[in-house]
Amino acid sequence: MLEKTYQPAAIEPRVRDDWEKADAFKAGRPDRADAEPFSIVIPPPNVTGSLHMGHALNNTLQDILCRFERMRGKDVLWQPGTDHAGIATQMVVERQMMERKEPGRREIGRDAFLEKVWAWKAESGGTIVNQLKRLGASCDWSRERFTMDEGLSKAVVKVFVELHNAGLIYKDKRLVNWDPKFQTAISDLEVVQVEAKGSFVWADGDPEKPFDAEALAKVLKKNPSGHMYHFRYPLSHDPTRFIVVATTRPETMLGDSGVAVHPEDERYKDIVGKKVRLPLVGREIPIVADEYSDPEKGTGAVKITPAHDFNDFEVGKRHNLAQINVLDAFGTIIAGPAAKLDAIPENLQGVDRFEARKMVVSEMAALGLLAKIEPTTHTVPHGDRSNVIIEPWLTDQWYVNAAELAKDAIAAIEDGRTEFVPKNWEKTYFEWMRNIQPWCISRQLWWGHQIPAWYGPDGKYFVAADETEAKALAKAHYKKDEPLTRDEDVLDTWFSSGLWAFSTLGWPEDTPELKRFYPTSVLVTGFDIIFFWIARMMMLSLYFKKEVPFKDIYIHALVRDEKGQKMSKSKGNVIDPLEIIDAYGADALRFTLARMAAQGRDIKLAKQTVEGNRNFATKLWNAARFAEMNECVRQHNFDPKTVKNPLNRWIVGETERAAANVTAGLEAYKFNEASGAIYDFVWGIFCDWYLELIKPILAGDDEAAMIETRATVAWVIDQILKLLHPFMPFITEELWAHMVEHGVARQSLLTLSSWPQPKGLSDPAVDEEIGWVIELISAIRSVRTEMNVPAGAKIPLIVTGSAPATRARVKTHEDTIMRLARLDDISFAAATPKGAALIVVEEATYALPLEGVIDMDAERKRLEKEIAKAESDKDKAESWLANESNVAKSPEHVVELNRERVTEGTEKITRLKAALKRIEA
RNA sequence: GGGCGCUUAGCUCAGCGGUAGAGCACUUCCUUGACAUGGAAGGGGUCACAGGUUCGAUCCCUGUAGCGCCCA
Repeated sequence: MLEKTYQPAAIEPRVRDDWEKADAFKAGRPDRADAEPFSIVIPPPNVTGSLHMGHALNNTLQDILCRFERMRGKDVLWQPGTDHAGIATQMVVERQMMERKEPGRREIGRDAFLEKVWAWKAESGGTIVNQLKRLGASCDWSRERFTMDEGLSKAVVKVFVELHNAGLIYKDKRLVNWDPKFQTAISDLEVVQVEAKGSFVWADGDPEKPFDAEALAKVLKKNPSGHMYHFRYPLSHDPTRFIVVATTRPETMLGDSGVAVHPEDERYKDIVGKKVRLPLVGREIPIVADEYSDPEKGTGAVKITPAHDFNDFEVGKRHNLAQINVLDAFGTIIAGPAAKLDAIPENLQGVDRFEARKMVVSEMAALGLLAKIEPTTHTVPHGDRSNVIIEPWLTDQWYVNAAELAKDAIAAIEDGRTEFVPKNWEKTYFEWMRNIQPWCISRQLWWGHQIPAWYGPDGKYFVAADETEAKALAKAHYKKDEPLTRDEDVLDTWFSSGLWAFSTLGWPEDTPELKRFYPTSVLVTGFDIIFFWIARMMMLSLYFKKEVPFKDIYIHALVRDEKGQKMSKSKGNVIDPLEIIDAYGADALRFTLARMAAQGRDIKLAKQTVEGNRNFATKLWNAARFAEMNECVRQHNFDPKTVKNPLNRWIVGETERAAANVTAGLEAYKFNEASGAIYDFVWGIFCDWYLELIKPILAGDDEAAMIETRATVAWVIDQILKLLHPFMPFITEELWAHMVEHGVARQSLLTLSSWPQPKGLSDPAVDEEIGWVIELISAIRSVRTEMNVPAGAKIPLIVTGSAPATRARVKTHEDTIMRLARLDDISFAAATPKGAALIVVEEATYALPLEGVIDMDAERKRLEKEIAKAESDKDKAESWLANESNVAKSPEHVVELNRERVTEGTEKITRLKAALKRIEA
């Protein structure tokens, strides 16, 4: 016997254990050798990560698809794994070392440090995998991969070498986003723009208000950004004349190598080609004409610092301006010989960038060259992990020619080899792909795939699969053995995750898995990694496999809190999926996410909603309990097509309709429709009506009907468990096992059973018949409440004006109607009795004699209201029909519908009016 | 500035050419033998606004307003 309430915490581990023991999720099961393959690669969570709501949604949707297709008989591979997350992991381990007061990574050296990272991974790297298991993810865990695995690393090296040899990977000196905290380059996508707005106002010229360096320092201590500083640069040929430039980063002026004005700007026409003398530094720099400077903005003149600004870099290139680097890797002003060469004032050398900012401003003010300071709103780039201000910095890095690889990746979406669902995301993809920049793939980290490039004594590099090959190349070049040193840098983590769709399947080996499961069926992910990951997988897969990595890309929403705010630790509005699982069960969480996963809208999640879906699980649990109490057990030869009783015939048809809706929803990635269909069926049809309608049969003495009904209930519950399994795997698997404790044994676990197939079970005549039963019961219940009949009171029903068919129906369903409408008798009469409440359903009138009880005034009002409603409906249909063009141009079924509304409405009004008349008589 | 999306019952959201739906909340009643994590019956919406297309628009088109996200 089932417990009275459903206890997810008690059953989930047990069910998970059953799946594991049966190897249920293993791809390539021998019994499915001839089955169609279905494959998904998991978006690899960061190995340092733990499950958040985004993962919960992402993996729930993948799991729904995998379980659905597995039950449809396919050979399913859901490929799991994690990525090594260069910066994040290195950060975690370094923090741990610091907490343990161990020597830092630079002190212990690269090899010792990497050993520590691997040790950390062995101990803590499995966290998220275990959390995914708690969610119920049906991955083939035996195939779990890690981007730093030997095989995947081999793939990385091969890709690097081949792309290099094809000229698609090269070394270049460009500006990168430099993270001074981690001392590495990061990608554009790892930079977040944070708005800064200052508050300090000052202008030269008011003797009452001298420049107050301390006040500025106080403001800048809170936020170093947010101000526009206007500097006067004296012209070389006439030091009494100045050109005023504005900047938000004063300290970069040390690296200025030009001033740009717009070529059309009349104010500056005479000085283009002349020079200014850079204050503090003394360097002479040219004034150039370039359209980059906006005459409308500020003074129309801009200082150009090619080594410290992306726009300036381009301007500098056009005018051949010097690239003067004034910062080191830590974001401090350079010192030593290089500083001397660039004439950096001594007092600024070695000073932190923000300290230097204040000093430069003060010194310019002291020289009378500071025109004004005004607060401004501008965005400042921050590292998404370090959270420090990023510096555009000039370095040597490795790049991928992404523009070239993007060509086919764009074409593959254009020609539909891969399709986005919903389709509009392809616009975002195209937008980025068509403007793609060279992809900087080197990172100044230790944790990651070390770049397979070796340098000779003269700095020439050799790219090869390993050191032996590199040595051979070097020997061929130098004509003798030369010592080589390997490039210290590692590759961007996304470089290896870009290979994920095929490297996890064994590439570069030509494995059976690769043949069978590539290209994968669908990628399920959030829009936030379209650029990071999807684009890169498309490019690299197409180049190396000559085939798209996946046929569909399903882009799902973001999970937000109940107010629509993005969940974040700093806001403190994070809902932890594991807490939700503890409180309501994994099934409730999954079902909630699925029901809210409508295409194109974010999910606002509230605990209350999860609670509602937990209640749904309880509802199902209790329906099963009811079945068990009534000995509704699975019958061997049960055929839903042969059931006789109208209620049973009706429910098998309804079941099939629900199955069709769930199937159609899942096939179209409409998770909300699929889950909504099964929810409505289970609660709204099966529990609310069918189980109630059959109670008289189960309690009655018609043995044959009882046997058939019990078997039908068992069959419908089996169908429900199947249809619900992809969404709520635990409770359904548990009930699947439990429901046969007294019946015919199962052939397999539910998760490996077969998906319901249509058999043509629905019958419009029986649907109409049961529809009538439901309508009649509902109508009687309504009147009872409105007439304040006590819920427990049983009253008689008298039927008048009924057609023979209706009388037959009343007889057939007498017990049911009496029970659900709480009647003690049903009789037929020629005329309705006095003092009764009257109900009109189709051609017949049903009287509830309530003499003495009934409030005639209330009854009159009730009938009048009903008449008014019926008349308004009829009038609408009539006036619609009166319009000739409506009738002429509308489809036949719409015209017919309105005609029916008129005839049925007319009849109903006649009967209701007759009822009213009786009361008044 | 460019792009994408949203605006439907008090709240959260479905629907998307043929007389508006769900869950939650609310009101009234019910511990009847699956379930009070429940049952029954209700109240509540000029589907943001303005034009247009159409026999017919919450749904399609255009514009306006407000909100959100992404990219510069």
